[in-house]
Amino acid sequence: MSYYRTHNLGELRIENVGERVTLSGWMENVRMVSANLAFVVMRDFYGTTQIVCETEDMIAAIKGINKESTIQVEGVVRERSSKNPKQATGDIEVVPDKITVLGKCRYNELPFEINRSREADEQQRLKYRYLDLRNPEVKDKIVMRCNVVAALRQAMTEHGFLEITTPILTVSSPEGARDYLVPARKHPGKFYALPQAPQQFKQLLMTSGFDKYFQIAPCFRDEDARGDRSPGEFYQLDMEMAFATQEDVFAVIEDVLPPIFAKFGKYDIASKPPFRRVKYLDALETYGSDKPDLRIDLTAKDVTAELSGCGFEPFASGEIKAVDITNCALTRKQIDKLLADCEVQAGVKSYWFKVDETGAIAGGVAKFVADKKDALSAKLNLAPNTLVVLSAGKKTLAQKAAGVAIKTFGANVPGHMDKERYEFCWIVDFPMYEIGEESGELEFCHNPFSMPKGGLETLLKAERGEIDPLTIEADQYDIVCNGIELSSGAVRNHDPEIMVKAFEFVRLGEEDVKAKFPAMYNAFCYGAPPHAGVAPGVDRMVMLLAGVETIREVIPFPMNKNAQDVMMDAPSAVTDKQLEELHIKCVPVE
RNA sequence: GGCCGAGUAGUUCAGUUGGUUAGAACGCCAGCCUGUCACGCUGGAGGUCGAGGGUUCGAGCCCCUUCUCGGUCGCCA
Repeated sequence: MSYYRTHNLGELRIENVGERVTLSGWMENVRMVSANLAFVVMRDFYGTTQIVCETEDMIAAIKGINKESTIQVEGVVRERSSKNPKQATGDIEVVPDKITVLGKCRYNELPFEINRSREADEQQRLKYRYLDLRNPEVKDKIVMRCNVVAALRQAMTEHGFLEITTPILTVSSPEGARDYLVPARKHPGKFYALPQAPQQFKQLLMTSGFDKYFQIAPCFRDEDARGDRSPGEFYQLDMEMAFATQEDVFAVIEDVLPPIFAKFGKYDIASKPPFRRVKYLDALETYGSDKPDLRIDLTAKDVTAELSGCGFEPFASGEIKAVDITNCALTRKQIDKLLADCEVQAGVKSYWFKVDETGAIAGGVAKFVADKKDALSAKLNLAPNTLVVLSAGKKTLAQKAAGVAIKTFGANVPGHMDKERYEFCWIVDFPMYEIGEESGELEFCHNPFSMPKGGLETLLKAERGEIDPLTIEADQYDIVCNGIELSSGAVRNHDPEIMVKAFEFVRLGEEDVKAKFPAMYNAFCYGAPPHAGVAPGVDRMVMLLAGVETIREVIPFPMNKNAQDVMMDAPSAVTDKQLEELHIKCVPVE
């Protein structure tokens, strides 16, 4: 028994009636019913318990205490004369004879009301995060995160993976996102970097002989925020397996994730293995996105051949994609509103027409396409009451606009989205190379660590001109759930010879590989196992499980959009002495 | 960095065509109330309308500048 309490505030039941108890917690609310009757609600991590004050002494004691102070109450458990079925402890109340303030709340007005903090201004919530977290609805998300992380650890451990921590202070990586840099006091002019991911370390662990590695790994990237991307730092379930193929990685993830999603998620249903696999280029063509939401039954179809000559100017060049949405009862105004939303997200305009009750094409661009109905009906479902959203232009833009339309209309037209479930899919067979937008030359499509399909032989064929380098695929994959990219992963390129050859296609040589990834290159020269891995984002998984819109809801102490911790006031200025020790000189910004 | 939206009481918001003393709810304070549980009732306090400039007889409202926050795009191998 603790000095502070005999019971927590969620556990007293009718069986405890008559017991003398000591309780500690926050004073959540006081209801003064009369001059000599007051109800006090106490709250702690476990729940709430009602205290009833019936004597002048006790009422006087309670009146002098601000809400949200922590108090200790000694008294006797009594059955309530009017029970509250909404409260776990609602059958009983505690009649106190001693009330002690443990931690005084000095303010009688708070920045927001604890139980309604989720309605408050987010900046205020972040500044007073310790008050926000007192709200059970807010706290529960963090509790769930803890439970999910524990379940992931347990599942990975049961699959034979070892959790190994890797350095936080490491070396700046030449590619990828912007690094967070840390000045090295003992090495003037040099910097550590916080890892963007433990990528190289986990591959070095494989080379060291550790067979299965995982880590709930903190990752740091100095890039701007999004709704599903917290700035600065985030966590990944990082894993890597030796002597493994893509199939071995998929098998582990398909075994580990669905039970955890079904158990902890807002929805009970999660994809059963094997997850659907969609080739990267097919995903772009069919779903207009490399992270499709498979809960939506809409797809894009190419209607370039049917409509390019219809006389509508925006359709005259490029490709035309159509999304047919059956049983659409949206009004013209609603359609315009959703298309406006699409335009903002896709960056290009979309067009529409409708098949009315009689089967005639009407509305939007109807006058240009009406006489193409027969041709279109070979590709599209043109049943009465079908809305068709069209996008046109450069292939990638038309695809993207179709993808945005699928997600927007799928979510807003009843009957096209089975929302209450978790739909996983693997996006596979990424191209190894692409033509860079800026350079106009061949570049790595994703990352240079992936093994090209077919290995050295494929690269040699491309070198001899027998195949186009752009057709080379990598053993690289993404895992997507409900339209959110959880992670990418790959079979790694563990062979220095293939690495050098792969780099030659982007006009780099052995010296460049050595310069960019010296440790890994050297290590691989001492005999490396084929290996593969993946790293699903923990924050995004918890976000999906909690069913919340912003990632900040599932991070204990999140930063705001501008990468500031407004509670701790980070980042902050430092003293001249600190700077001097670090050999840093600040110059005023213009 | 671009675009969009927001900023009014401690908090969440309303505020009409530019017109008297800027309102409501919750919270806070005081009083009343013997079974509340979002307790109720009565009363009260509480405002640099984000900041600066402009137009006007008159600006919360219109114009310009700027700051902050959010969303989105760029970015995120």
